[in-house]
Amino acid sequence: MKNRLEEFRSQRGWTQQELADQVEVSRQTIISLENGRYNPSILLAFRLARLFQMPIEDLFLYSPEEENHE
Amino acid sequence: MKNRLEEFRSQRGWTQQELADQVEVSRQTIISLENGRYNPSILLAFRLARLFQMPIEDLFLYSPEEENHE
DNA sequence: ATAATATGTACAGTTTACTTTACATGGGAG
DNA sequence: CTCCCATGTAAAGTAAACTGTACATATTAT
Repeated sequence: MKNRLEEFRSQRGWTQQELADQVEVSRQTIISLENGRYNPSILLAFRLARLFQMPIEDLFLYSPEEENHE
Repeated sequence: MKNRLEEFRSQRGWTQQELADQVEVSRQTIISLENGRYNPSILLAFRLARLFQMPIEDLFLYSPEEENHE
């Protein structure tokens, strides 16, 4: 799933470590999210959306077509 | 995390199995979500929100106070 | 040059979401 | 009463999210 994490983080002048600290995950987790290695848990998604003050849907861009796992 | 799954499901007259089929998970998963055994993945949350035609935030009720894992 | 900072990769380990199967219970409908 | 259906629990297994550590590289500052 695509996301706009890096965009909003650097918009605010934050490092990956600073973002990680604010939502209480490791720096590795932020890197993996930004680089699309995996999707956040819903709890982390809520924390990030809250931090950036926007709905989850604005931060994480869901598209059903990406979900073809037959 | 609290959610309103059962409420919206029975509002529509659906069984757990019918809901499970529509979002392509097992019935066990729906039971576990409804009974608060665990939280959905963000992908499943998106699928459910889409099905019920509402934002994730309306279906799954996040409260930071529940998250005290020090 | 070298020291510090920011980003990235790799890998092994833990936790949790989700599956499958099997079985229990309670409420209608015949 | 018995059959069916919806809901629930339990347990073992897999997949994916997340952690910690260690190392590489590029940029900037001293």
